[in-house]
Amino acid sequence: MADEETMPVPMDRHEAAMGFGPLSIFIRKLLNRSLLSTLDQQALATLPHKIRPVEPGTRILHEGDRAKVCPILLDGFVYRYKVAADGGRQIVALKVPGDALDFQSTYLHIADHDIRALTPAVLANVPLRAIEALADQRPAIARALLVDTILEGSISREWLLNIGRRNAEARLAHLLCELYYRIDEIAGAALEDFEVPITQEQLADLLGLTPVHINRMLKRLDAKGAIRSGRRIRIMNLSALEHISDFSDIYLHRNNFPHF
Amino acid sequence: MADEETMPVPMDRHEAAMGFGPLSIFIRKLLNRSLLSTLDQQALATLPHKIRPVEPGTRILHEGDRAKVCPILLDGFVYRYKVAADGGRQIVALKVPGDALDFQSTYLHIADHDIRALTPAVLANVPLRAIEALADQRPAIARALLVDTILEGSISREWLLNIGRRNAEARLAHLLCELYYRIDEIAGAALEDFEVPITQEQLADLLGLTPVHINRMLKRLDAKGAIRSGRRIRIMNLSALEHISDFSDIYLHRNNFPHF
DNA sequence: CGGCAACTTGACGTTGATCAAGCCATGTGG
DNA sequence: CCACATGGCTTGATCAACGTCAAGTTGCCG
Repeated sequence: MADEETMPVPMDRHEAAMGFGPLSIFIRKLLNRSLLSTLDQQALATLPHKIRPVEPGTRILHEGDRAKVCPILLDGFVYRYKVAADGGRQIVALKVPGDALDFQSTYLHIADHDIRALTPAVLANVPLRAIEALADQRPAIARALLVDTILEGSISREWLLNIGRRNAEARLAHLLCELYYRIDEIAGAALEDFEVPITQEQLADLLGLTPVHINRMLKRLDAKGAIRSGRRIRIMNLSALEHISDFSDIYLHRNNFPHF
Repeated sequence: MADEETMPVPMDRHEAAMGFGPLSIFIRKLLNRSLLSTLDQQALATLPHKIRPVEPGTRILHEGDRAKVCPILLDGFVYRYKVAADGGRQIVALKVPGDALDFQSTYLHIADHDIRALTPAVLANVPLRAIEALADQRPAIARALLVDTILEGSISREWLLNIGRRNAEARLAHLLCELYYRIDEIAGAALEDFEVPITQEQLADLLGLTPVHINRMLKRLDAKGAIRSGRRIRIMNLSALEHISDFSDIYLHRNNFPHF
C-alpha cells in the first residue's frame, strides 16, 4: 500500500490527470476510484498506444479472438454483446469514455464475446504486454485495474436483476438512469439536456426486449413526462425515472474513494 | 485431504495442493487456471481462517455491509442474489466449492448484493487484510485472484444472454449444463448420476421465471429424456441438454491454462 | 401420525412478441 | 431545389409464452 513516492493527493480529481495527453480520460477515471501516485499516473500516460477512430458498428473484438491489444475508449460509446443460436442479440455491457475495453484478454486468452462501436468512437490501442508489465511492476495500477473489473461485475449483476425481474417499463427507466450517472461521472460540467445516443433497436438488444415494445415503453415514459421520446431520446425528469425503476446507485459504487 | 507435507512443483494439477489442509480445494481451483509456485501455494495454505459450517438459507453477506472477512467456500453451494422493489428475487451468481465468495470487498467497501447458503455449506473465513497483504506481496496470487474475478464476469455475461434472449426451456437446460461442468471441474472422479441440489423455486429465482413455469419446463425436459425431474433432478443426457440450449463452454474458459 | 415444504396440475390473464404496413427525417444525386 | 432512397420510428392486429391464482398431492422428518 505504501507507495514509494507519496505525492500530495490531488484535491480536485476532475483537475487531476489533465496534463497526461490522450490517455488523460482513462487515468482520470481510474483516479475516481483508486489512489495512484504521480509516478503511477505518468507510467500510465506513457503507455505505448495507437489512436484509432472507428465508425459506428465497427467490430472491435470478436468471440474466439486472441487479442494482442487492449483498446481504451477515449471518446464515444461501445458495447459488448453475445448472440444466441436463433440470432437474438444480447448486449451484455456498455462502455463509456475512459473505460478499458479488453483488459481481461491479458489473463484469459480466448475472447468470450464481441465488442462493437455504438457511436463514432476513438480508441487507444495499448499492447497487452505493456499493460501486463505495468500491472506487474506497479501494484497500485494492478489494483486500480482490478477495481475497474470488479465494478463491471457489479453492473452485470444489476443488469441480471433488471432483465430477470423488472417489467419492460422499469427496465428501460433503469437503464436510462444508469446511463445518466455513468456519463455524468465523466462529463466535466453537470449534465443538462442529456441525449441518449442509442437507437430503439439497440435498446431492445440491451434489455432483452423487441424494438416494437421498446417504442411503446418510450411513449409511456414520455406520457409520464420522464423523457422526451422521438428521434433522439432526452431525459426530462431523472427522479421520475428513478422512481419508476426503483433505482439505487449502490451498485455503481460512486463513493468508493478513498479506501480507508 | 489433510496431510501436511511440502512437495516439489506438482506435475499433475489434480494431485496438486492435496497436502494443504482445509484450504486445499481453494488452492486446487486457482491452480486450474493460474500458475502458482510452491511458495505461493504454501502462503495460501497458511492464510489465517476460521471454519464455519452453515445451514441452508444462512445469510453470509448482506447488501450494504462492510465485510471484514472473505469467506471461502469449502463445501456446499452458495448464491448471490438481489431483490427488486416488488420483492422479486434474482440470483445473480452461483458458487461451488473452492470459490472465494467476497474477494471484491477487499476493494469495494459496500456490498452490492446478498449471499446465502443454498445447501448445507462449510466456509473458511479469511480476514480481508490477510488476503490483501498476500495479493500485495505475491503478484502471482494477485493474478490468480484476478483471473477468478474475470471468470465470474464471463459467467455473468453468459447469464445475461441466457435470461435476456433464450426461452424458458433453453434457459433451464443451459443452467443445468453449466452446473454440470462446474461441478465436474471440482469433482475428483467423473460425474455419474449427477443430482442437482436446487429447488424449483430457486431455479425460478436463478432464471427469471416462476416456480410453476419451471415445473412445466422440467416436465418437458423429462419427456425428452434429458433429465429425470421430481423431488431431486438428475441429468440423464447432457448432450441433449446442450443441444436444446445451444450450449458452448467457451465462456467457462476451461482450457485457459497455461497462459503462454 | 401429523405437519410442512416442495412439487404438480388446471384454468385463466397479461405481458411482450410477431407480423405487417406506413411514416418521417436525413442525406444523396440529378 | 426536388426525387427518392434509407434507416429508424410509429402504429395496429393478432398470438404465444409465461405469469397468476388456486387447489391438490407427494414425500419427508420429527
